[in-house]
Parts: sequence; C-alpha cells; structure tokens
Amino acid sequence: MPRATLHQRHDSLERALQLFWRKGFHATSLKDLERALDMRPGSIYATFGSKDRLFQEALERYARLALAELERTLNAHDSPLTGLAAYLRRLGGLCDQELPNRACMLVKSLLELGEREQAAWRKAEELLAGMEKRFIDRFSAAQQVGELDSRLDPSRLGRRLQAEVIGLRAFAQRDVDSAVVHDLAEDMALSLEALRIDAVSFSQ
Amino acid sequence: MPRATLHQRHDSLERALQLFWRKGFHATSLKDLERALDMRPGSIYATFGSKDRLFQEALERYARLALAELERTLNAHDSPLTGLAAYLRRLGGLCDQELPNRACMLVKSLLELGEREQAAWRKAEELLAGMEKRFIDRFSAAQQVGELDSRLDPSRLGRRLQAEVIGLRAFAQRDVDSAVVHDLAEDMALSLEALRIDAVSFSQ
DNA sequence: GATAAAATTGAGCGATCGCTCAAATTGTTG
DNA sequence: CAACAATTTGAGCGATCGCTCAATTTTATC
Repeated sequence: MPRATLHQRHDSLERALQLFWRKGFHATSLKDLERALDMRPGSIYATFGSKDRLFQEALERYARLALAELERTLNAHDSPLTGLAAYLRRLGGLCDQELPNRACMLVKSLLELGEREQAAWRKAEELLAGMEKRFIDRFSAAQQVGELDSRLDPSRLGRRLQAEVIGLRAFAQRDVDSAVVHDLAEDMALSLEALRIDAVSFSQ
Repeated sequence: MPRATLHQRHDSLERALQLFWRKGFHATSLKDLERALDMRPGSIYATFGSKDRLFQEALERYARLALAELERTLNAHDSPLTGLAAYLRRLGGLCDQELPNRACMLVKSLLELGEREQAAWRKAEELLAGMEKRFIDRFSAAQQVGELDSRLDPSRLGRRLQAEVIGLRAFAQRDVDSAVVHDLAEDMALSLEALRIDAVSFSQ
C-alpha cells in the first residue's frame, strides 16, 4: 500500500511545515513534532532522517506551495504588471487569513539560521533566489509586451519587488490593524502599477 | 567605584547585544554568553536577572543606538525627505560594514520570538513602533516645510518606509553582492525623493 | 590590618535537548 | 497459520539547556 504511506508522509510533512513556520527551527522541539505528527521519535527518524533534514523538506514544500500560489495569481491576469500588483494586494489580506505566521517562512529561516545550520540556510537562500527569478521574469515579460519602459532593469525591479514583499510580510508580523496592512499592500501595488508605460501618473 | 562598575555593565551589555544580534535568542546559549562576557553564570544572573531580561536590555540598547544613528543622519540634512533618503542610502552600505548581522535585530526578534517569550516580543514591537513614529514625524515635517503633497498620509508613508527598510535589510541578509544591495537602496531612495513636490519626475 | 559588605565563582541541579536501538507490532507472503 | 520483512514503539542515552547558591574572593570603611 504505497499510496497510503505516501499520503501519510505528505500529511506529516504538512504538519511539520505548519509547526516550523509558526515557531521557527530552534523553538520547535522533537517533542512538539512527535505531538503534531502523532509519531514516535523512531518513526520520525526512519522517515525523515533528522530534525534538520525534516526542516529542509518543510522549507522545500513551503516554497513549492508559495510559488504555485504566485503562479496562480500571475496566470489570472494577462498583464504581467497587473499580475504582480494583484499578488501584492493578495498579501494585503495576510492578517485576515489564519496562517501559522504572517512572515515568509523562507525569510524567517534566513534570519534565524546560522552557520550551524548551513545546509538549511543555503536551502532557504536558494528557494528565495527562485522566487526572485520569477519576479524578474515577469518584469522582462512586461517589457516584451510593451507595458514597461525597456530602459529599466528587470533584475533591479524584481529584487525591489522581493524586498517589498519581504518588508510587507515582516511588517504584518507586527501588532497592527488588518487595515494598515491592506493600505500598505495597496500603496506598494499602486507604485508597481505606476511603472506601466501608458499609465496616468499619480503621486501615490 | 560605581563608574567602573557601570562601564563594565555597559561593556557586557554591548557584548551580549552583538551575540544576540548575530545568533538570535534561542541559538545563543548561556555558555556563549559566559564566554563573550567573560563572566560566570552567577555574575550574569546577579547583574541581569535572566537570559530573557538580558535579551530585553540588549534590544533596548540596540534600538537606542539605531534611533541615535537615524537621528544623526536626519539632522545632517535640512530637508526631511533628503534626510530619509540619505538614511536609505546609508543602509545600502550594509554589506560593506562588519556587523553582527545585516538584518535589523528588532525584526529578527519579531520573527523569531513566540508566545513563550511574550515580554521580549512586546519590547521589540514597542521599539519598532518608536522607529515608525520617527519616520511619520519626518513626513509630517516634510509637509509643513512644503516639500510633500499635503494630501498624502504621513502615517501611510512612514509605515511604507519602515516596510522598505525592513525589506532592504532582510534582503541584504541573502547571499548577494554588495552592489546589488547598494542598487536596491538607491532605487528605494529615488522613489522616496520622487515624492518631493517640486521634483522633476523620472520613472526610476 | 581587621571587619563587614559586595561581588564573583563554579560545581552541579533538574529539565529538556536531539537522537538511538532492542523489542514489539504490523503487514506481506506462501 | 507460519514465517519473514517492514514498520513502529518508547525507554532512555549522553549532551546541553537555563539557572542556583554555598563558598570564595574582592572591595570599601575605619
């Protein structure tokens, strides 16, 4: 019955992801994981190898899901710039959803992990680079479609957007009203849309 | 000899700050602190109470120094907007300095700490609110000086700037070239200066 | 230099950490 | 059902965690 086994593995990984995302790597103990996965230490180690490797698998799953959602939002809009703006506005609803954490798990890991957890740190860095690449691609596409000044640098715009997303989500982790986060996301989205080549330019 | 004692306390706190900033709260053990402060556990507890309270004192010291540096940069410029832009450009040099960490310690703490460290979490939140307030004040000042459209909301601009700073510094924690961070900061600074009411508007 | 007060020491506490492995259980065959 | 393989169990390992406190050393005062 490999189906059931695989399903169980996915389910366990999802639970581990939720826990790691919420509490971070260091604050999540194996006792916590045993409880969340309803598995005894031996099974956890037989299935995932170590706490470190389980965390890395959780990171990969997180990034895969996050990238898929980004893709879904982008594909829902013909215009690349509109798609990216829609992604920002979607993040504006962070406080309304029930998530383990409003901040990006990759960023949490990037900031929390040190040299002792080098492998996991590199994984987070690599996955963030993948997100950045996706942003850059969209800005390049926007240029090819003619909605973005061809003299602008898609790489700089992509990294700027990633920094905005990181900032928005980390800011949302603060003790602030949901409306404030919505407004912040809206302001970011408007700035992005102001790049549209034929757009009427407003100050904000 | 209260002078020497106080000086020693400041020095110890500074060392603790460096360590906590670099490694985070959970990854910093008391053994690490004993080594860094050259103090035995008893002395540490007699002086600072607990690991948690020592961390909170380090947070406060960090915020005080960070606010002082912000103030210094702002005061070096007559124009509020120019001062804020200069602060962003200053952060662009993050990778060139030798710091315990490129990310803001308050943000690292905000993302790392959970309900078990509620007091420290609230401290970080409170100190971040102080930084936000300072940004908002400057945007208000910019309006009063007449270099910023009075219809814009200083609170939204201040929070947006804080999100940018958070994003810039967290992004700088990635494995990227120094030049990339400089460019990112420059782009953010240009966007901010583009708010100037009499500025000639460029796309980037 | 004697004495009291203050500060520092460091062995070691109980708890928890990540993790192992012999034993028990479960699942798969003929 | 017997026999074997695959999986899970959970007691408990050595290490480390944050922290305490009796003993010691240092400092301040006369």
